Amino acid sequence: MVYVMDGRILASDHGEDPATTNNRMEFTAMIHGLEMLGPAEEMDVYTDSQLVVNTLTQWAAGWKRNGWKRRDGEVKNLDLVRLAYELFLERPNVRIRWIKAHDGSLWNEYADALSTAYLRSEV
Amino acid sequence: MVYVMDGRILASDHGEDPATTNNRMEFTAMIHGLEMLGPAEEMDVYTDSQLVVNTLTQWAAGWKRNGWKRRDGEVKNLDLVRLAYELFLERPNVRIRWIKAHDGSLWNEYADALSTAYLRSEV
RNA sequence: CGACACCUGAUGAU
DNA sequence: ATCATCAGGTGTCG
Repeated sequence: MVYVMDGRILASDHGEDPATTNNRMEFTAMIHGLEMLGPAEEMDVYTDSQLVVNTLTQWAAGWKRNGWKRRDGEVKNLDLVRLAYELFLERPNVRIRWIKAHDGSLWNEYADALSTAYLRSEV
Repeated sequence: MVYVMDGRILASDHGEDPATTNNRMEFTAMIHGLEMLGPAEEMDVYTDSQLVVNTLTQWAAGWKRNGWKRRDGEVKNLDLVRLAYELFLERPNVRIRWIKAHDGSLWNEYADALSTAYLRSEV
């Protein structure tokens, strides 16, 4: 996860935690990112997890309407999903964006590419 | 690749071919090695490619059963994989063994270590 | 069926 | 130190 505001990289989560699942990690990173922000802040938040992007921008609305149930069973990681969605709703100026996963060793160039992408899309 | 029989090194492929991928090279070397052998010959064949070892001793059986498909798409280098596997099946007394890659400059000592290892494991 | 990510292991090249 | 080429497994959704 990378936090971008005004074209600058604010912070990035790049930690590794073998004690939890990858998807819980992605949601947790997103939650931390959203929590850093005030409710009116304008911010792009990039994640490489399609699961997180789709959950927040498409699926969560339907799940909430439905009593937090999926078509085929229950929603996994529901605690994190609900929390992330709440935080997301409270911050209407946040844009969640997906970006292809970086290669760990090229982190600097990756971050650079991100802020460039940000500037391009915002100008 | 190194061919060992009765504790003696018979031959070794140590060529380099930049026009093909490393993995195709490993398979090709293995095929050449198997082709030198009769169907009943007892032989150790060492390769430094874990890909080749696993393919022949574990994965190919499942792929064949499955119509030569992997879980996620198709099998790469399928031509070489199938050929090598056929040759391997026809030679039940061949043992495919993995050995850590040699340092090119230590080839003699490497071959020596191999035949020593062979003698040890066979006595 | 499709997509994305994460983990592990191995080799090759400069 | 960084590039590419290979595999198997798990977490998740439509």
